[in-house]
Amino acid sequence: MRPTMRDVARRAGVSLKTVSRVVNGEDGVRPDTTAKVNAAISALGFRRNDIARALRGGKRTRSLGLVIKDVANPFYSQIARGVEEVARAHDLLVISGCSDEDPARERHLIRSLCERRVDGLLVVPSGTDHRYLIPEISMGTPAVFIDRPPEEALEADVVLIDSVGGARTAVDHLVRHGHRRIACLSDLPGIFTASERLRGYREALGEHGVPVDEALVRPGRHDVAGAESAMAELLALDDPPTAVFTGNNRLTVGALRAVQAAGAGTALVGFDDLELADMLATPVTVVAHQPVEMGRRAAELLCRRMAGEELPPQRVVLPTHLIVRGSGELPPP
Amino acid sequence: MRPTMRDVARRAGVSLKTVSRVVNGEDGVRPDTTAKVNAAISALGFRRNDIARALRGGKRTRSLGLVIKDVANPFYSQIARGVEEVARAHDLLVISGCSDEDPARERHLIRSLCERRVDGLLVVPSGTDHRYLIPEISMGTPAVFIDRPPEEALEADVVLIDSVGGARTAVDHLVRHGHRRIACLSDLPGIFTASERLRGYREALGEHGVPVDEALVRPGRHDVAGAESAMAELLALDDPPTAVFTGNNRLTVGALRAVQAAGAGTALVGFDDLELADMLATPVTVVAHQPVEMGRRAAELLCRRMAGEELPPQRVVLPTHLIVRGSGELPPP
DNA sequence: AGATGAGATGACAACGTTGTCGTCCTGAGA
DNA sequence: TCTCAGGACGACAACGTTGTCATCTCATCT
Repeated sequence: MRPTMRDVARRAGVSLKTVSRVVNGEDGVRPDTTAKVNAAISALGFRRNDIARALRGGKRTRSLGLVIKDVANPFYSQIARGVEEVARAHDLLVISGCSDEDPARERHLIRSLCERRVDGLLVVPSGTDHRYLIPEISMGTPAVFIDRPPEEALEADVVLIDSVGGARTAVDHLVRHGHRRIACLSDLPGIFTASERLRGYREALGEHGVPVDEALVRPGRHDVAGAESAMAELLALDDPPTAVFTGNNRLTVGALRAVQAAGAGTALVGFDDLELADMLATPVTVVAHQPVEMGRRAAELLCRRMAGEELPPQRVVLPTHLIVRGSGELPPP
Repeated sequence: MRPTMRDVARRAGVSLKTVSRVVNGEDGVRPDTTAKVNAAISALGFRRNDIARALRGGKRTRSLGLVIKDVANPFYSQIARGVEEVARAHDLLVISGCSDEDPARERHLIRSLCERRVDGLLVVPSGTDHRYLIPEISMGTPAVFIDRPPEEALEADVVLIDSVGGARTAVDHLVRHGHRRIACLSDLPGIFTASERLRGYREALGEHGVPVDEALVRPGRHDVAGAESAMAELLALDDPPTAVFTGNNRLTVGALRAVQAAGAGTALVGFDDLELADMLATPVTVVAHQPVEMGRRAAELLCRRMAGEELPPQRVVLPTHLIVRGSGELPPP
């Protein structure tokens, strides 16, 4: 159905190779020949077959693979946006997929991407063991990890957010506003950022000499509904928390819903900024960061690797900043 | 660097073709041979080269192209999510790119996708002329349009939202709550959904015998900042509107900001739902719809086309529904 | 006129895989 | 023992492109 260079050549009355030269803008073709070839190309609607091109060239497919958790989550879609910007600048295409935090799905995706010979991989890793990537990397498909590091054994670049620092800032802020009973909602403990933020929470409390009440720590919540019910339970305690730190945007939304439903005046600081956070009845204080920039930085690192640059594995940690809006400054009752 | 089937064959002491058989699970290979080949495969870390496979097979690359406006916008990222779900079910990979509403960028993207021989295209079209897609479609790369139809001349499937109906519902709702001076913020007039929603606005006013005050109609706003300043201008009029209909999620956010900044009690109904819309000081009444479902339906249509099904061009129009939350029910002063 | 060289063009192989077809071997049946 | 069928496996071509090298055509110079 689709014409090949051979068809174009036949129609233009030249050889296959001459068509190739014209298509690739090589010189050494007479203007009139070029014109004949171009006429044939547009008459037939020829499009160079990049599949064959990549095969013959033996090397670059000019594409990179991106594995995130869920593109519908603004955090990840912003990462994707940053990646896309850099890809565009380098004339690369992005093949992306969602792991939904399922290691098997992630592995299947990465396998498919490698089979398609993407030039590089950007991964927000889900499982705990990514050693299966070692052969891929050593065989020339570089990988950069985003938001979570791989295992020690795996030498690869990684771009992170300062989760511990951000969490400490959040909890410190709440303590300074007079809170002692501060709850923490966090994601599944297997997720690096979740455990790091929980660690930051504990560290900040420790620094202020506030004992951690384990009844107020609710890990393992990974969606809005889970966070909402956990927060509702916390508010129903005999001695409920006066403040809460939420470990990501999903959990913040869930907690906000529960607090509002209970009509409670619980103080809240959330990790990740939210659109409209400043417009709620009580504007939401958050630990903000730069997800788009994280995608950009990761993609740029990857491009350098793809260009063959040899560096020791890089570890980029992007800063967070507290945005004070109101919910984090509510006093204890 | 990466081993080929030939390398595996050499190592296993069999022929290339036998490796191919094992890799593809064909029968007619003795168990002990299969074992030898599999051993060689894992020893070498062999991954079948899908580039070569697609070239040789001559047909399917098992990938589809997705062109949206901006993956960081929740509306489009939800569409992408729906597409990804269907792609996953069909074992397809998604190559996506953002046009940023730039026809040249869109065309470049689509050209690249066709050169990579994606099996099908999903496009939220940006420009006005998509006839350049006709040869691609007729040469076997089916296309399905999302959110906006292509020109008349282009026979292709399209999945839309009932923009006119949704806008009419919104404006009708405002009129029924006593408003007569109802403003409208809408996107660039060249965008199908923008003009459709503006049309719905005019129709609804007309039905109620309310004359359209062109001073209250502000088209051509395409981001939060533009909407915010337009809304601020409207509020500064001698005879400001008592209500506003906003044509998409960006414009709703901008208008909300301006209304809140001015401390105005302007009623508002927005097209597109927003996360946290129910939790604002004045919860936001919206015309909601199903972007994820739109992505799914489009991808499913595309898969049917890719499977070779011949149907007349389909036009799917997904319904909207009004979610009453408060901002749309504010009375005029 | 013949040699020379530059510029234009073409023939051919190769990238890694799979479809087609041919060959070889084994065991069953005559 | 010979034939034959069928299973197991291999040789070869082809997919569409590009790198390498060869060839061909003139215009120029001696």
